[in-house]
Amino acid sequence: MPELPEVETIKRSLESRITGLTLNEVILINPQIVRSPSAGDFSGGLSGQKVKSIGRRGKYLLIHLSGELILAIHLRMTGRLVYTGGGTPPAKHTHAILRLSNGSELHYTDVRKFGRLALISSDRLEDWPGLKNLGPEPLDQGFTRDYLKKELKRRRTRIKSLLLDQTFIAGLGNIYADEALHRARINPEKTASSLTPREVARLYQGIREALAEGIANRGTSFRDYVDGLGEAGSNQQSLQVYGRQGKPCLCCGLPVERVRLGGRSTYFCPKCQR
DNA sequence: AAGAAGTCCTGGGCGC
DNA sequence: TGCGCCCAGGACTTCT
Repeated sequence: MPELPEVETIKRSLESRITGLTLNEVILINPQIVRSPSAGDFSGGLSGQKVKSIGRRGKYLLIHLSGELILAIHLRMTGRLVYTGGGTPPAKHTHAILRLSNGSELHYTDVRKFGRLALISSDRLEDWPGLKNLGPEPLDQGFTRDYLKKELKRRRTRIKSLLLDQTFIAGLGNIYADEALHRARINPEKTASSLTPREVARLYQGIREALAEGIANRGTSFRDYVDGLGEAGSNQQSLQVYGRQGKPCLCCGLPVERVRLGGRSTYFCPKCQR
C-alpha cells in the first residue's frame, strides 16, 4: 500500500533516471486506468513531452512535463511504476508502458486495477479533484502542532479514522496511521476531540517520526510495494504493530491486538495504547 | 455537514 | 486436489 514514504521513495528513485528524457511513445494496454482525460487524449497528450521534474503531493506522484502538463499517478494498493532498461517483457497486469527517448521504459503495473493515471494542465493542478481538498503535508512546515490541535478539537470521529482522512492530513495510510498511534501511545478508538494536549504533542511527533523512518528505510514492502527501480524497501522490519497481531508488543511484551475500525484492520497494543 | 457504509478489484490463504 | 469463501484497503460515491 504505497503511502507517503513509499511514493516519496519512488519519486527519489526515478528522478535521476527519467528527468530530461522525452516520452516518445505511450502504450495504453488497459484504458480503464486513465482517470482523465479520455484514453486517446491521454496518450496523445503525453507523447512528445519531456520530463522536467518529479514531485509528490500526499500519495500522488506528480511528473511535471514540458508542455505545462502534469502526469499525476495514484498507485492505491497494488500499483507499481517501475523503470526498466527497455526490451523487458511486461509483467502480468501491466496496464501502460511509457517508452522514453533513451530506449528505457516506465511500466505501470497494478494487480487490482485501483490505481489511476491522469494528465492535468499545470495551471489547473490546484483545482484538480484529487488534490483540491488534500490536507497539509505532514513533513512540511505547514503541518504544525497548532493545526493538529485545532483540527482534533472539532472532530468527533475516532482518531484512527481521522488519520486516514486525506483532507485532514495528506499521505497517511493504514500502516503509518497505526505506527504513528503506537509511537504516540494513543488508543486508535479514542475520539479525536478527547485527546489531551500531551497526547496531541505525542501524536504530532509520532506521525512525523513514523513517516521519516519509513522514508529512511525506503518504504514498507509488506506485500506489493517496490520502488521505481523494482527494489523492495526494508521498513517492514521496523514496524511496531502493523501486521503483528498476537505477537508481543516490542515495548511491553503483551500480544498486539487487531480490531476492525472504519472497515480497516487496526493493530495496537492494549497496554501501551490506552 | 459530518460521519459511516458501500463499491471497485484480484490473488492468496484457509477450511472442508 | 479443488472449490468456495473471506480478506487486503484508498478514494470515491451514496446514505443517514
